[in-house]
Amino acid sequence: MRLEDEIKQTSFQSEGQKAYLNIVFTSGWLSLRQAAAFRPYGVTLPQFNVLRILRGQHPKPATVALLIDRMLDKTSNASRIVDKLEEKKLVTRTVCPGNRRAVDIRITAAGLDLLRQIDDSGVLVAAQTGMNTLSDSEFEQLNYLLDKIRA
Amino acid sequence: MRLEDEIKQTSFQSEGQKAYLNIVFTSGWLSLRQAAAFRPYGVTLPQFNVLRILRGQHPKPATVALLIDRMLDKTSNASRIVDKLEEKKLVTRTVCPGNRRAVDIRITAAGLDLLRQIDDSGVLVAAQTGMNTLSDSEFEQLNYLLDKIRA
DNA sequence: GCAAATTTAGTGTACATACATTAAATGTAG
DNA sequence: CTACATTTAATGTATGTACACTAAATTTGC
Repeated sequence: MRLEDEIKQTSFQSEGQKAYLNIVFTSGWLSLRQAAAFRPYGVTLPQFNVLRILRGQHPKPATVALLIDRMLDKTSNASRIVDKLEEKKLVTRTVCPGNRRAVDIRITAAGLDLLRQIDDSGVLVAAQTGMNTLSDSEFEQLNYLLDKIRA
Repeated sequence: MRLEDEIKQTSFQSEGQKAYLNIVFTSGWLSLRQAAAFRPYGVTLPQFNVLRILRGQHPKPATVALLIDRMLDKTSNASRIVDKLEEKKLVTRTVCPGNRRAVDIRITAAGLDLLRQIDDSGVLVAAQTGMNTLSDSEFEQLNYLLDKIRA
């Protein structure tokens, strides 16, 4: 759907201004769909993303610093997302023996199980409705343009 | 900067998956810069956006429903954003005489003044660093692709 | 070996987001 | 005209985001 119709604005200062609004709006649009997909599984999108990073490390532990490094949203509070996952017994936290400032975070069997369930459900694929409307070369073009904005 | 380097991930399931991450990441990247620009003026980005909508209506009032309709983030809580603006005396709220369920929201002289200051400062232009790295035709292409995702 | 700097995680506070619920005013059907 | 439905805004609660600050462990320079 055209941005103009989504936000009922008919004129923009420039194509760049319109593109800015379009990026932010589309990001929100996609995130809403993703979040809705995870809700039945009792985890939020940031929580899911942290779990995925931990699965990628498994069976090695991750530190908070590593999570931040890998996360999309660098300024989000990784500690508090790990808090929620720990409450749900999806991860464990232990002081790192080699460096007692750091904390070893590991995904539990229950965490791995939950991710497997989500993978099997096809929920992720469905959540990415919209991410199959472009051809591969269009996606490449989109990635090129977005990278260029952040040059 | 390439997404791969930003989030230290070297492989992606598909170009579509990578594009999804790229949209969300770029949106956050842009929003951070915008928010930093407004901070000296004591308003947040959502507050600024509401003020702009109110200026567009001025001297007619807007209702909460109208704000939601025009806002990028439809699910955000317009009432509470208006709360903050009212505390800062940048807007007024009065019960709509014609429909006592609705509330007339108007930007104050102080609100208009603040927007003028922000306009004059060039902060907005500076905040859109990155939104001048593409040509107009590239921006058009980007808008086309984003609209197509939400088809 | 010790003092100062740095690294690492966690906490506090303000704001925003997501979604369910409430409550009042208005509209509508009989 | 009354009962029920709808509209409109606000509120409650949980979560996340942004950024400053704290506190502990470690590293570095002398």
